[in-house]
Amino acid sequence: MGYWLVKSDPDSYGWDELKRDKKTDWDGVRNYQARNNLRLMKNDDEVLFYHSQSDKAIIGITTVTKEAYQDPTTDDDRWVAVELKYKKELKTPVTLKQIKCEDSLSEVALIRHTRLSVMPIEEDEFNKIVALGK
DNA sequence: GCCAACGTTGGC
DNA sequence: GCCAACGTTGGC
Repeated sequence: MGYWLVKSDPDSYGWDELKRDKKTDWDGVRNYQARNNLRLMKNDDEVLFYHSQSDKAIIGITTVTKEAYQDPTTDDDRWVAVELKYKKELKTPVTLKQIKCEDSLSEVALIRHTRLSVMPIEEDEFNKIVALGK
């Protein structure tokens, strides 16, 4: 089982839309490193959903329901999408500030690679964040 | 709104 | 293949 974190700007597609849609194509990624991570996602992997910009908080959990396929928003075969399904909303969002304050979370890519939009996350980091969200 | 970080493009 | 210029992302 893999664990991931994806970022979203709530102004373009946020958690509320995902809740409404139940599942969505995670497409439009145009960064090689992020794309490589998308390709490594497996069905049933758990994916934390982070809001950048105004919120700056991890707001919920999704699961992978379809592994990497051609990004439907382009004909360019370099880019892929995955399908993510709404799983669970955190009771309280875990803010970037909280994450920065946690010693055990000081290595997460969210902090170390600010601009990466799809990143792997360690199992114990994942569990820690979910615990903070209770 | 500003700016740092960093990815991409294009000239050489 | 290097590097300057430029564009974008995202935190503050």
